[in-house]
Amino acid sequence: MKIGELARRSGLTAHTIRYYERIGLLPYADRDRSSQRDYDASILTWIEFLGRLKTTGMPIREMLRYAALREQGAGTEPERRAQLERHREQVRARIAELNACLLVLDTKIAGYAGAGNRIEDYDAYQRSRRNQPARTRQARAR
Amino acid sequence: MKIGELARRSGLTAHTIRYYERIGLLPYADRDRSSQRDYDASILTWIEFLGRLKTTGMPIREMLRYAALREQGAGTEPERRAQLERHREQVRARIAELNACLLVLDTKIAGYAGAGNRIEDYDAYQRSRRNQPARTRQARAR
DNA sequence: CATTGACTTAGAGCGCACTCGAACTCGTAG
DNA sequence: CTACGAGTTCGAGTGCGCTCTAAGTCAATG
Repeated sequence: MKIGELARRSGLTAHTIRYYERIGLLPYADRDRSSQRDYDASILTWIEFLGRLKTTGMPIREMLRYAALREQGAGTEPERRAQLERHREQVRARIAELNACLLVLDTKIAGYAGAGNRIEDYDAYQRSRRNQPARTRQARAR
Repeated sequence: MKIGELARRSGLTAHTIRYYERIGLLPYADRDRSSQRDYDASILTWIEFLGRLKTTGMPIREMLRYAALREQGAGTEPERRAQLERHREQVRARIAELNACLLVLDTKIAGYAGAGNRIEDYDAYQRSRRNQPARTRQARAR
């Protein structure tokens, strides 16, 4: 598969795929006789996993560490596992932090709901249930 | 209180506080007779709330919208509430997304944990070895 | 009176993660 | 043969959110 198709299938742009290869996040791809990258479908699995790491806030320099260990292959499994475990803890902490903020947000909104009832009555209120934000990326809460 | 103390108490740097004032995230502070900012303790509540918004991923331009409504004061409550409700939905979506990634991470880690379990990383490794001498840093050519 | 240290401003610089432009080469369709 | 579209490289540009520098002012202390 060529870069255009990989772009379509991975959700990255061709520019970003080349950028990732340049910095070492994606392995150097085979070129066909006219120097065009030719990808194996298996790269999609790796790109998808990189996407998870990115979604969970792992900076590129850490992904590079992981990618380098993966390239090295044999013997690096314990270190890769350790890195993922550290990252998992960070993600858990982040979720906890977000949940805490959610409570504050709820309180604040409840405060406005009371004030709104006094001043403006409630008419814009229902909109919050129907008026979902336009699709951003993937899963939706609740 | 002067900017240094506010910095200490808020966790921001004096630089950041001035920056926030410049862009309108913090109200223009009163100056004493030698042009130094003099803060009321109440600003801490606002800074703390801004911190929550930031922690939950609200971009500055949206905080500015909220801050502007707040400056306007009376009558803007329904809009402020609506904005917070939209934001709350995004935070919930983000948490859901992180939780989904957490499952993937758990699975991956479990794969590493099992003795002699190399799963799909092994295949990917074989593939990259088969390819060119994958230069992990800058790829040049020509 | 000199020094210290906290403050002031305008504006430049930085780290991150892309994102895009320019100029070029190929392979194929008409 | 020519045009087109998809690819190639190098390197510059972008948007975000700070972060820092330079040059100067000011009040209090030794």
